[in-house]
Amino acid sequence: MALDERKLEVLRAIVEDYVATEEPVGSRALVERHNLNVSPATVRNDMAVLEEEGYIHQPHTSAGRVPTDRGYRLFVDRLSRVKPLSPAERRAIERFLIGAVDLDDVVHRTVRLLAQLTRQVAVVQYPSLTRSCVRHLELVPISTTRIMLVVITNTGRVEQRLVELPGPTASDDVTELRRLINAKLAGQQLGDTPALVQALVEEVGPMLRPAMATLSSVLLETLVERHDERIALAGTANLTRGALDFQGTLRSVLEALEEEVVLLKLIGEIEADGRELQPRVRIGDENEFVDLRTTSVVSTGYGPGETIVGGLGVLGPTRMDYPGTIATVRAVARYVGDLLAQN
Amino acid sequence: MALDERKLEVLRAIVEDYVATEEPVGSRALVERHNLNVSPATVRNDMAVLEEEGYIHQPHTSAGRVPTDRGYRLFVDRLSRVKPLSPAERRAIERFLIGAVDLDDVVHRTVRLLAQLTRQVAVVQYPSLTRSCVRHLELVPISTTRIMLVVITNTGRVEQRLVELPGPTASDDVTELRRLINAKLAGQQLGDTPALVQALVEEVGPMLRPAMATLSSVLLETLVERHDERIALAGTANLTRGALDFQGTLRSVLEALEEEVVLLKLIGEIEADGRELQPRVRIGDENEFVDLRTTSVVSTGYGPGETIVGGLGVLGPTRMDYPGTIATVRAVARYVGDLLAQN
DNA sequence: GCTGGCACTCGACCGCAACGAGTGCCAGTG
DNA sequence: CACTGGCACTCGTTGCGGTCGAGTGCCAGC
Repeated sequence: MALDERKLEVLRAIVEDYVATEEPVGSRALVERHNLNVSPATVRNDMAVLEEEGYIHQPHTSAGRVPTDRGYRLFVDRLSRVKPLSPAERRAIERFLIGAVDLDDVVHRTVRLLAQLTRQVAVVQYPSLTRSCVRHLELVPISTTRIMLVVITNTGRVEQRLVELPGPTASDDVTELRRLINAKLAGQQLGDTPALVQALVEEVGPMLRPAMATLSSVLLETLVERHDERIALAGTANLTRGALDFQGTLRSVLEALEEEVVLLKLIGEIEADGRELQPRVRIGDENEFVDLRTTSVVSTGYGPGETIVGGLGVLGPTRMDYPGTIATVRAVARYVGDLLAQN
Repeated sequence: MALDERKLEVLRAIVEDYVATEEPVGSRALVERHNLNVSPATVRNDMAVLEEEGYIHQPHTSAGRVPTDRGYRLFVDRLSRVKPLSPAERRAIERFLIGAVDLDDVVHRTVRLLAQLTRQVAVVQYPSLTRSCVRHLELVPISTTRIMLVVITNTGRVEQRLVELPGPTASDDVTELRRLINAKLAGQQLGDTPALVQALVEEVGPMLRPAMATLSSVLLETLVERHDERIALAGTANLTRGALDFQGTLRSVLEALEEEVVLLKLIGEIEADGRELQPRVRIGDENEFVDLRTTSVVSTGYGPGETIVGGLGVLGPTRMDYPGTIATVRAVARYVGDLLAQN
């Protein structure tokens, strides 16, 4: 059955009122607060249809209606108007991010900013190594058999590994290795080029083969395989707002949030086909983790210019202000991207 | 008024029962569960005295007694027996820490282990830079006016900073700077030697003065002033256990836990006079942060051998198993210290 | 100094009735 | 045919009174 214009309008009104009041909304209150130009009885009929179709639900016989996950989904996809950010919010974003000194600082400020603006739990993934480009690669001899491998990416991330070489290596040889690796890898995006890394061994004379083989495998392990993804989290206190804090729900959500793997899946699963301008919304049981089936996640990718190097987003109760949250997440992602691009 | 032996015994019994049951404990239940060899009436008299002295408290007229912060304090100081770790716990600690590959890994494993064993919120401070010794210091030229400063400490912590030099600097000069800095600082504990860092400028010819001055100030800023302390946190889900989760207490605790400064103060305030073998316990309002006045903190320092390079501990409701928690915190700190010493 | 007994307090629990928000249904109307 | 007003009904919420029982303080007696 096709939902006519007014039924959609009723659904929109229900979602908006429920998000605002946190209480099931009845037919009378609805016509009072919105100018629907029909009587409560008519609205009730529409509600009955909406309920039959699974968009709303009543907790018990004589209560108002509450949107279902499916109702929120319809609302997000077809009914929500874009809500422009207030000038105050724009200013807050700029002011917050303008003083950042290094990448750690940027990420921390961003995650706190997101938590504060949306009043929800915010998650920011550090720029993924596999999606960043190598700006410079350095080998630092520590002793004759140990060197430190330092990778600096175009996103400002610096990663280091202590490498145990198979045998003593002269400092001239280290210089040569460095030159070769830089020549091949500088400017490359590591995630796309495991072959390049493996081919490094071919570039080198027999004397340096074992050393280069070790380096190459370390590079592969730490940079190409997404081994060392990092995550920043803020605003967990916001979980105590709203109805999430009953009967152990809060507990299981907190537990889920401590699993980095879970967070990465939530935020970092960016479409392989490149940039997505619109944040992705996962509502309630659309989430793959059962512990988070009472929550919604709004996430998007960010990165300098057109590329995407990481994800960020927020998590909150399904009863959330989707238009506002989506607008905020998108705006913050853009600002962070610009910031990285300036670097 | 001096508390005689039996009154102390009554207090101990009250604390133990209350911790176990989470419910106010009455006189009859007390004599039943502990063999005090006196009647409930006698215990009641003792309770009256204990209450007058401020060690226990009754929530309402006809309820049992609950220990006050002061009561817990007396219990911890004079009444609690050392509770040896179970073999299972020892094994858990060893198994958990044995596979750690680098410092990040050690810290993460430790904090999760602590949270799991104590079933509370665990906090681990990364080895403080100011308390660690410099093992090696490296300068990596990025461009003619930018170099990267990399510091490797004896605790395995690696810290890097991008330094903008006042003018172009030749690579030979960088080598010379590196040699000088290493000669002066290797093996030194940075926190103790701000003078050494400042004196670096004196060691160098007029041509290199400006560059060295920049480096020296960066070193001072990032390493000596405890600017970049890091913290790992785990087990926040454990806060939902117990009575902490009512009426916004949980909220304010979560908020406090997001402030790194607060955590550092809690865990990192180690006595300047060196190692403290016994964990420190802060009970309820002994805490300096009002948001945490309903919680207790058990913390201690850790480090390789005799020195202390950082702090770790747990935070939970004042109603906590102090003997067990103290034993666990101490044991974990020792294991981690040993682990760092092996490095 | 300890004990048993006793009166007392007060929160927890239970059942009951009144209330009211909200619904579904139906007959009536433009 | 779609909308409306009216009405009976459902059911969770609130408030009240009464009972129960855990726990106490006090006191006389051993």
